[in-house]
Amino acid sequence: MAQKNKNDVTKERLLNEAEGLFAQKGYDAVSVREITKAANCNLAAVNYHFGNKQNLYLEVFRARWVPRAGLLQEHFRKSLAAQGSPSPTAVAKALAEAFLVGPLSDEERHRHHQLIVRELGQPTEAFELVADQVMRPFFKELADMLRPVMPEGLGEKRLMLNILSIFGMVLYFNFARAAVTRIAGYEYDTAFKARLVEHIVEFSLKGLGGAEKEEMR
Amino acid sequence: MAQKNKNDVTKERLLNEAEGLFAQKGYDAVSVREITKAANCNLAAVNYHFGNKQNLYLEVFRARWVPRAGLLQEHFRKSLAAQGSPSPTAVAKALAEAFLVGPLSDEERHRHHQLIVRELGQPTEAFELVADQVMRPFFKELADMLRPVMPEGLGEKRLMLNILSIFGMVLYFNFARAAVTRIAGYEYDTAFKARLVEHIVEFSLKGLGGAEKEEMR
DNA sequence: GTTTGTATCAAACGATCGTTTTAATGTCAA
DNA sequence: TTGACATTAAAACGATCGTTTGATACAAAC
Repeated sequence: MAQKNKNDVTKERLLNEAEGLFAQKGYDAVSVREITKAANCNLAAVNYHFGNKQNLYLEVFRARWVPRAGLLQEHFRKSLAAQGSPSPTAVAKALAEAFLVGPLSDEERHRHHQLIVRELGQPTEAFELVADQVMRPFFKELADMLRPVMPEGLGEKRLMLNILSIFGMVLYFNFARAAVTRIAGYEYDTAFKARLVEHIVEFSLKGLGGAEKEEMR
Repeated sequence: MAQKNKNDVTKERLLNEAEGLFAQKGYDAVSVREITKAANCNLAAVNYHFGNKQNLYLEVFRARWVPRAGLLQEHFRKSLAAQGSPSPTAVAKALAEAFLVGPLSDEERHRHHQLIVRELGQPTEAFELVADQVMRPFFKELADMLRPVMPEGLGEKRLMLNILSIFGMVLYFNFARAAVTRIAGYEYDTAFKARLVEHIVEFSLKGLGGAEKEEMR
């Protein structure tokens, strides 16, 4: 058991450092030597614990990304339940708040979104993992939640487009943080994040068709 | 002069192939050997014509990306002028149409957005180039255009957030094309792009505050 | 016809890549 | 104490990286 413990320490440090570096630089720009150096362990540790570099990358998603996505969904559900009925406004607000403020630290949230945006632009095996275990189930949950409270004319395709769009906004403002602050001259502080949540909710409401019905509720 | 001509042929092939590969795989995942092989020329050609790999990357932006962005802006301006007054609806529609359908081929548009999204997430010298020569001037132009026709209460910061958001949507649906089609099961065909333009316009109108005033015009 | 400058080529440079090997640890069960 | 097993360590593997070199081809200038 003491063995397992030591094992886990090195393995977890590797996962942590690997995730940070993969998120920051992308898979190809990070070397195994860089990861093991950051994790303060031997070069061969990656191949010993994970087989090879690619499997370490996948394990980052299995052991870090997916559980964290679970945390975010949990936060969203609780936040939504506290607001009462799942109106389009309430859903948009709970989503934006969970993913832009939510339970994660700034650094963790940045990691989270950097990793997934890289996969969106260039899907690998990790994307299939995330799509199966996180995205498709969660999107279905959201669609089931919104369908009854949306305008009648809105088809399934438009509904999915709207859900995808909210995530697009969230991803964009997290991922492109460095660029947005440089272009617009904003500080990415608490006040800005609050403004951003408000903005995304407002921006999404028209698409969700709930603006007229819900915003005065 | 005949020399210059031969020179240009190789140089341009290098720029074309380099752009495609950088867009598809990212800077670090593409080797100089890969580029020169695709361009059907000698390995040393990159260093001869561009000095080094990084400068070839920058030249891709200088010689390809920036001019293409000019094309897009031109298309946008003409399309907007044809619609008459620059109402929020007209601006959103012209923007979405220019960047999602517009004058570019599907492949060219994909390249264009892949390159810039990589820079948004991890800005390099190329981002400064694009920010100075393309983004800041164009965003200013849009802000000046929209300011008079927006609701009075809307401040400069909200105005910029809305402009940034429209581009976020456009970038997202171009960049994450592969992922969106896998998740939502869409074909990325002409019909889908038309639906996407409509969707983005609709989605943006609430943010632009022009929905109530303009959509029946 | 010789010189000059441009472009391309094969070949090689040292550095770094992911991975493997082999030996040296430390820990627990027998 | 001994043997089995899990983990770490140093060193080396071949492959590939970006870049440089020196030779060659060829058109224009003198």
